[in-house]
Amino acid sequence: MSDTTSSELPNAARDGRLSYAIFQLARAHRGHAAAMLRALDLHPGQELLLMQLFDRDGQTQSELLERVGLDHSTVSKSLRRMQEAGLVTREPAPHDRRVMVVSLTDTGRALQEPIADMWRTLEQISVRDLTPDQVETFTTCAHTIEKSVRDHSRQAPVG
Amino acid sequence: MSDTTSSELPNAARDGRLSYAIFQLARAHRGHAAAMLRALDLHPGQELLLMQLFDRDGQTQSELLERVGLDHSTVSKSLRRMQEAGLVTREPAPHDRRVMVVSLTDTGRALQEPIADMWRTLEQISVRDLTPDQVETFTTCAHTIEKSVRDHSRQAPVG
DNA sequence: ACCGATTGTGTGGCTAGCCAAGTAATTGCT
DNA sequence: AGCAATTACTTGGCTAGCCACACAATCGGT
Repeated sequence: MSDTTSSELPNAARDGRLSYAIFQLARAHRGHAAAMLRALDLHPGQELLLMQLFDRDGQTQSELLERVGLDHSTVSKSLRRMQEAGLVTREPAPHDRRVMVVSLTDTGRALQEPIADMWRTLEQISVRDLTPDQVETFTTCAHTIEKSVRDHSRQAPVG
Repeated sequence: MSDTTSSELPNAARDGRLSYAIFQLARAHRGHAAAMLRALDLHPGQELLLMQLFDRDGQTQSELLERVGLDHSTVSKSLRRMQEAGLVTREPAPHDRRVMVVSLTDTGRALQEPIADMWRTLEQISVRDLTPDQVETFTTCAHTIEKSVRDHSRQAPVG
């Protein structure tokens, strides 16, 4: 009884099987990622910002938000909380006092391997029942779909 | 300038290409869905509850939350707002006064076709650059991955 | 019949995420 | 040089979503 539900395609999504599948998959996937992040005392989304800083420390808030693709207010608040948690520092840039330069603390940098491990674990779980070919195809299609959606959003803001 | 960014795989996700692709795809996909839902004066998530009610009106809150797979508090609050918006009614069941029976109003039911249209539109956009074979494979794999993740979450709550 | 366990909801508190409006610093145009 | 426009960020306000706690009604065992 009740295997955490899932499936059971609603009739209204009958002509949107692929889209609905993305929806359901994303929820399960994100849910499991959230659980693993909680073990690192991170909230979902924070790891994305940290990962950008792992690749290049000392980025400005604008650079970060463009790379992660979130709203500037979301990034602003998230970084404040991450600063309060001792993961990053935020200091105004000397040459332009509007700009906030975000840098990792040692505590923040220490999360680099744990976060990489989380992705590896998540990946292992995800591909468990897929063939290498399926993994390749799925990933390629995911990028294709993402591009289609983004392109469409840019051109026709609503639908 | 700035094509809403995307891509640029962070190093920490280098061994999690598929998982990271799911992440990015989900965000773009959900973002576009949210925009279309706003045109219907709906907030993301509310359409899922409505869709369950389209299939079977008069469900209890517990039935709904099991089907959509969200936390009961989320459903409780969401339904209250939907009631205030005039989309549903909530009345205690006569035989068990703990239970709340949720029913569609005419306003709520009127959204059935618009929501089905939204899924059709989202689907058209998503599959635009895929072959029918790719659509089939992708959807199947999505379900497979979802199942793997859910199974793993049940067995090993954290990691 | 009673009293503990279970079930169905509600509430408070937190973060993520969006939009809209506001502020401060820099740029740019005249 | 001065003032408007742009840029970088902050704040407020809203919903989604989770967890933890609280509460009422029902169920169950004795």
